Formats: sequence, structure tokens, C-alpha cells
Amino acid sequence: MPVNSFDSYPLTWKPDKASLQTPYCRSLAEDLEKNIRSGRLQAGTKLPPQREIADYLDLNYTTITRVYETCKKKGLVYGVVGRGTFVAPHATEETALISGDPREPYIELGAVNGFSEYSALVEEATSAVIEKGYLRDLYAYSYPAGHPHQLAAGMRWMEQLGVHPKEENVAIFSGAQNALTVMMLSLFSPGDRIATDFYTYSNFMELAKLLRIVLIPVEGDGEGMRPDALEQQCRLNRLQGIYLMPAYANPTTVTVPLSRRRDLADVIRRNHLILMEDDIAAWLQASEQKTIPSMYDLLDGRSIYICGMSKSLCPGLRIAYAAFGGEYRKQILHGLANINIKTSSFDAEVITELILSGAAYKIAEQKRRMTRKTGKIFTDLFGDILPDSGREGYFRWVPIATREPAAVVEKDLLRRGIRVYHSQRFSAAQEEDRHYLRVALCSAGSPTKLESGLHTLRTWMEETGEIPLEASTKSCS
Amino acid sequence: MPVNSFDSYPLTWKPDKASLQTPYCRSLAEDLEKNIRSGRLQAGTKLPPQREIADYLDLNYTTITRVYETCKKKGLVYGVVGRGTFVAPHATEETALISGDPREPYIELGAVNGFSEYSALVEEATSAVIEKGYLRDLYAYSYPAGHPHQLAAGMRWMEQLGVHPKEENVAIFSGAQNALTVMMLSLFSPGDRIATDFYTYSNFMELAKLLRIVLIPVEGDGEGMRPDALEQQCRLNRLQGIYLMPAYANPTTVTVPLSRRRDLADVIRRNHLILMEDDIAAWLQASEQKTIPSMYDLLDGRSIYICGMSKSLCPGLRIAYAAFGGEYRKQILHGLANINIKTSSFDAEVITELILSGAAYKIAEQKRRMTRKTGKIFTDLFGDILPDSGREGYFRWVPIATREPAAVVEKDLLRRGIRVYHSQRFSAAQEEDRHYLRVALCSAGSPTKLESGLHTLRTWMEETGEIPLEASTKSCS
DNA sequence: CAATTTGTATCTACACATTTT
DNA sequence: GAAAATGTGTAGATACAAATT
Repeated sequence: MPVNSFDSYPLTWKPDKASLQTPYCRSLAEDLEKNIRSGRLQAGTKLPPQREIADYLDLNYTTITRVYETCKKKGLVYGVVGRGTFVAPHATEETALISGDPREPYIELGAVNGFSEYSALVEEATSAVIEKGYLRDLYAYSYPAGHPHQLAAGMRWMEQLGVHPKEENVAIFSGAQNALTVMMLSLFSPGDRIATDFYTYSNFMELAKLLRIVLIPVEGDGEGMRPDALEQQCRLNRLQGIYLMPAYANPTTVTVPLSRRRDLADVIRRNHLILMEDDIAAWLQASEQKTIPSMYDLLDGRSIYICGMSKSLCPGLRIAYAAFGGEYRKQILHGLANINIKTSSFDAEVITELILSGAAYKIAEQKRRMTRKTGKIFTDLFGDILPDSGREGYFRWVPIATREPAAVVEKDLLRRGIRVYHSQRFSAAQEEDRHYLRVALCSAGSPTKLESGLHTLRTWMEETGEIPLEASTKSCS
Repeated sequence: MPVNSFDSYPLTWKPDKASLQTPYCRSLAEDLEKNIRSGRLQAGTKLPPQREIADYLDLNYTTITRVYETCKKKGLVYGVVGRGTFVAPHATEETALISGDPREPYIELGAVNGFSEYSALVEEATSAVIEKGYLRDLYAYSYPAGHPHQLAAGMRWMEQLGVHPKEENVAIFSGAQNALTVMMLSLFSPGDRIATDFYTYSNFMELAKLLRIVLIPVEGDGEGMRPDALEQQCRLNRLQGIYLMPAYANPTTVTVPLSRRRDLADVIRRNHLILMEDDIAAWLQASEQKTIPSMYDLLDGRSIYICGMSKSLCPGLRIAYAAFGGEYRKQILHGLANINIKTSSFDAEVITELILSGAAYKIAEQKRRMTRKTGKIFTDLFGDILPDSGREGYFRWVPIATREPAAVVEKDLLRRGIRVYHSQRFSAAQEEDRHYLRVALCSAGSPTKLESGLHTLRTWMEETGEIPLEASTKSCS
């Protein structure tokens, strides 16, 4: 659905011949950038074909290739072979999900805060660390990857999640996002291509943009990314890596079952991709009888596994464990040393205390209980139209029919008193064919507020004709 | 002093004509990379001129340009117009300064640990934070840039260092290195060029390498970087930024006086450079009567100022304050949000407590006392040959005459029981004309050990004929 | 100080793969 | 299913600037 095909013929971007300066490629790139940043060229606009501009300006057409190339590197435009070059969405605005001010008068169903109100056990652990009295050791330099006993605690935690690395292949980072930063900087170069789900974690998308790493969205279904689609993209795009959230993916809520994990692992192995497995929610499922093996284990530890503790235990503590293949060890530790120098010893020690004392498991269980409770509230209100949404998880993925722009939808709902995020924030592709809302169940502050917020949402859906719709959370294409 | 000019004529790199595959530029780049990584082509080796290889292989010579370009992007080689292309030093090995294991049997004069043994006051502050009981608030999401009262404490600290930003232009980072990472990622792009001192902080060099940002070394003298040399490089290289440590620069110990700061600020303003001012040691001089104004103030806040707290207060607490120009605000906060999500609330709060309670100033004074004491130990032993070295500071910069490779010198001294760092680790340029040792005075663990270590150093210098030499710490070209 | 060597920037040329028509 | 449209990858030609001789 090209926003602007050839109906309005006169070239959408028609550089001024007179003001053309030499070197052409630079002066043209600057002009194009100005046009986009000023808003004259809106996101989605189709730019004229390279050959057309070249004809018009009487230049060789690969010179125009350079111009588009320069702007592509800056994330301003993107090209599709056979179709044309388009102004990128998110070219100017930013989509990072930063939590709002808690005192604002809306009910928070947007940010995923992870039941941050339940931290009494964390406070106890904090005190315990101080009483133990080895702060002195902690507050000195050493062990950039983490104290051995902290790493041991991390390994114990990962074990319950189906991850079994060697101790020398584990390190502590300042949160999952920090771990991703270090991994991406250490293992990839600008211009490298990484496969992701069609919808993926928006902070990861922003990070990739900062690092000039190109995300290639891969089609999926109710079981996650499709192995054949991945294989195809490997052929087309010479991929270097892949980013996955196999357990309760953010935002689609999909959990990849074992058989699919095996198939994906095959493709990854065959194409020598570096897998970054962001296991943000595995712990939510850890209590269930069967733990699904991690992709890390399925790949015999020849990948990157990241397990952030902030969401599961406490947002203020910035700690993540990562396991990695021995072949990446040197580069990762080098990156870690140069980007972080080291991680906060105190945070790491509090997490360690929580794990070793067993409190971490209690907190996790507490949060699981909350998750079930809020899940029930959601199902009570939306079960009729979203029958498949009863799983454990911090948020839901609600299909919507309206074609209104994302900003309009979000603003409309905010005016009604709830904050939600539109699927466009999570779309790695340039166009989506279906639209969704991500509805967080863990941030409202109380069950009552959550219920009230969800009620507002339901009312909106009914008033705007969203309901009835052919319900389906399965196809998260 | 080309390590390998044309004495050994047959092309240093002679790709095999037969095994040449298409595409040429890729196959050749891979071959060159293999040769360098395998060690067949040693650091410093001059590669054949582009035209020569092209002639030999019967290819257009810009194709060889592409090959060298690819390897240059990977940091494997570097080119100098008019001289040739050379294999980069540090191409394969890494030079980051990671602290050694404290139990090893040498005396540490290499890493700069900042008297980490004096942290009783830090322990008290840690307890105080817990007793105050607002951990609950701290452990929740909000204020990605830092709590307002934490920022206020940061501003108070910066004030004594001659920095006066607006509150909205201040943020908290997870240590100085983390702040630099965020700044570099947010404000620069791969391929951008940043001016640095000829000798500069080695972790910054490594970070730049990771981010594919090119460092352009600029000549300096006893007062720091030379404004005319900077001006020249701006003309030659189209620079985007500049990195400076105006107070007791690491490793050269140079403090830039006010007049020089003014001159540099002029050049920076005229050439629209983004200044990153790493004020790692200003606090050491804060007690002195006159505080030299920061470059940040001299530029009316149109720059980046970074003030790491780890060295001054406690290595285990990963906190740095940064002030920035309003024109960078949006990008920096965006980068901060996507790279860190947020900084450890606990560490930030402990630092805040230290500042507000006044303990921070006491610790600083304590460390200043230690610095003077260790400085005196150094002067007692080396005052005769290094008369100008009596300033306050955590390390000294000792000129040496030997031309032995850096690794040999360091290993020799390690065998004698002391660890020091050779100037090559800090050299942003490819060749140095003088050599130095950086000698840390704050990491030995005790005055006795320090004295013993320095004695070992002196003995080595006498035995190897280093002493007598025409002493001069002034020329840090 | 002019000629030469050498790397860099820019523009041109062409073959190719995918998508659309 | 063939032809046309369109972006991408690779190679070549030329002008230029800095450093060396």
C-alpha cells in the first residue's frame, strides 16, 4: 500500500538544479536529509527512482545511488528492490518506551513495569548484604565479569531456565539492554544485518538504529518465527545474526515450542548466524512442570543467552546474566571491559543474595501469582473475543481493526484515561498489514485500577466498532 | 622510522594470483586479513602501494583501494597519504587496562585503582541509605536521567569543579566510560573523526575502535594540545569532535592552564567541534585556592562535560555525572534511555548521600592527603632526575630511553616484581618518537610497597643506563 | 621548489537479482 | 510467464591533496 505511488506525478523530491553544488553526491544527500527532517517528505513517501533523478539532473545514476545510500545509512530512507526507495518511518521521531511520570492522571497499560510495587524481600536482601560486612571487598576493582560466587548464583538461576553454560562463559552486565549493547558492539559491525521477529522489542530496534545495524524482519506465525522465512532471508540478505525472545515474546506474547526451536536452531547453525536469545520472561514459566530447553542449549552453547533480572526481581537493580559460546568469549569480555569497565558490585551482590537465600524464587512466585490474578481480570473482560489469551505474562497483544495512525489511537485512548502502545512502535518492518495494541497488565498499580483501565479499553473498542471482530491472537504474522 | 621500507623488496603482501576469486575486492580483503591475523604480516609492516598490487594482479587500482578500505574499517591497517599503507599496531592484541588479580606477586604500579582501600565512609553512607528507608521509591522505574535530588547533588559536586550547567542539562550515567559510550553513540557515526591528545586514555581508544570512530592524534606541549595543530587537523581531516582531559590528563599528567583552555575553546567553537571533556581528576585540584574554569563553562555550556565519581570516591560505585549543551540534550537522553534504560538507583543514591552528608569531601580530602604522601615518596626517589613531578596526581609519566618493544619492557619489569604500563598503550598515533612509562602511585596497597616498587624501578633504570638522562617531563609532545 | 609517490574522493559503467506489471 | 522497473554490488576512470624525494 504505497502511500504515494505515482498518482501525484511530479517527482516527490525534485532537487533544485540551480543550487546544485559540487560534490554532487554530498550536496544532494544534504538536500534530501533537509527535506525529510523538515517534514516536507513524510514517512512512507516514495522517492523517485534513481534513474529518474539522474536523468533529470543529467548525472550518472549510480551517483544518485550514493545519495540514497548515504541517507539509508542514516536511517532516513530504505529501499526495496523492484519497488523503489521510501522515506523511513521513525526517521525523525523516537519510539523508545520510557516510563511515564507515575503521578500523571492516566492508568498505565503501556510501559511494562513488572509489578515494581512488591519489593519488600529486595529491601531485606539489601540490608543483608550490608550486614554481612564484605562491602569492602565489593567496593574494590576486580573480576570485571563478576565475582565467582556471583557468577555461580547466576548459573544456578539460569539452570532452572534450561540453560547450562560453563562457568567461564558467563558474565554479569548492567541489565539486559546493556548486555545487548555490549554484544552488538563486540560481535557486529555497522551495516551488518540481523534477523528479528516482525514485531519485536522497541528498545532493541532503537539500539540497532544507534549502532547502524540493520534489522531484517522475518515472518512468523503462532509458534514464532518461521524457519523457511528465515532461511529465505539468509539467502537474500547475507545475515550475520538473529535476535529472538523465545519465551513470551515482547510484544506478541508468543512462546516458541520445542519443535520450532529445533527447526530454528537448524537454520541458525547452517547459516552460521550469531543468535542473541533474550530470555526476558522464561522465569515466568519456570514453575511449570516442563521447562522448554533454551535455544542456547539446543545450539550446544554456540550462541548468546541473555537473562535480565530487572523484570523478574526488581527494576531498580540493573543486572543481567549472559551466557555465550566460547568462540565469542574473548570479544565479549573485551567489549564488556571497555564499555562498562565493570558492573555495579552492589546490585550484583543484592541479586546474588536474593538467589542464594531463596528469596528470588519467592519473589518470582509472588509475581507469578500477580500475573495469574491480572490475567484473570483480563480474561473476564476480553475472554469472549480473545479466547487464547489466558497465558501467564505481563502484557497482552490485542488486535484492532482501525487504520487510524498509531499516534491518533494512542492519544485517543490517553484522553480516555489509559496509556497503551500501538503495534507500530514494535514493527521492525516498514508496513504492517494488521494492527494491535500492547496492553500491560503489570503497571496499573492495583487490580482495581487495572480493571478500570481495561474497562475503558473495552468501551473504546465497542464504541469504535472494534468489537465484534474475528478474534485471533494466533496469527501474529 | 618505517619498520619495513623497501629493503626487503619482494612485495610484503603478494596475493596468490591463482587462488584469486571473484568478487576480487572481497576475496583479496579476506586474504589480507588472514595474513595479518595469522601474524605473517607484523604490525608496522608497510604494504605495497595500491598501484603496485593492481599492476601485479592486472586490476584497476581503485579495486585495491576497496581492499585496503575494507581492512581499514576493521582497524587492521591504516594509510598515510604520500607514505603508504601499514599494518596497524593493536591490530590483533588488545590494550585495555584491566586490573590484575590482587593476589599476584607483583607490586601494582600499572592500573590506577584510586586508593580503593579507604572506603569506611562509603560503607557508612551505604548503611545510611538503607536506614533512610526510601529504597522502595528507588527500586521503581522513573527518572531515567536520575532523581531530581540526585541530580541536584551532582550539580553541587560539579560546582566546586568550575562547572555550572542548567539542571535539565545534567544526567547520571553508570560510570565515566558508560557516559562516553552513550555520548559517542548518540552524537557520532562510524567513520567520524575525533581529535585526541597524542597520548590518551587507552580505554577511550578501545571504545573508539569498537564504535569505528577514528581518532586523530594532535600534537601537544607542556600545556596540553596545541591550538594551531588542532586547527590544522580540522582543515585536513574534517573533524566532528574532540576528546580532552584538561586536568591531570591520563597518562601525561598535563593540566591545561586557563589561557590554553581559552585558545582551544576558540578553535573548537570556530570549527563546530563537539567537545567531550573528561574531568577525571579535577576534584584532586578542587581544594586549591583557584579552580580553573572548565572548558564547559568557557564554551557557555555548548559541550559535553563528564565527571566520573568512581576514581574520586569508590571504584565499586559506577556513577558519573555529565553536563551537556541543550542542543545535544534530546539525542543524549534518547541514547541513555536505549543503552542503559537507567542507572543503578542504589549506586546513585549512595553517591548522593556521600555528597549531601559532606562525606564525599572528606573522602576527597583523605585521598588528596594520600596523593601528597605518595607523591612525596616518588619525589624522594626520582626528584633528582624528574624535578617537575611534584604535583598532585595518581600517577607519574616517566620518560625512558630504551627502544625495546613495549611488551619486552613491561615483561622485564614484571619479572623484577613491578607492573607498569608502557606509553605505547596510550599512543593514539601509529609511531611515537619518545617513550614513557606510566607509574601509578595509588595502587600498590601501602606506602611501604609503593616505596619498594619505586625502588625496583629506579634500580632498573640505573642498571639499564636509563639514568642519567636529560630529564624532562615538560615535553609530552 | 618541482617532480614523484601515494592515498582519497568522486563520478561513471555495467552486470545482476528481485519485484512489479 | 515474459518484460519492465528498480535497487544493489562490483569494477573502472579521473582529479586531487599530502608527503616524500
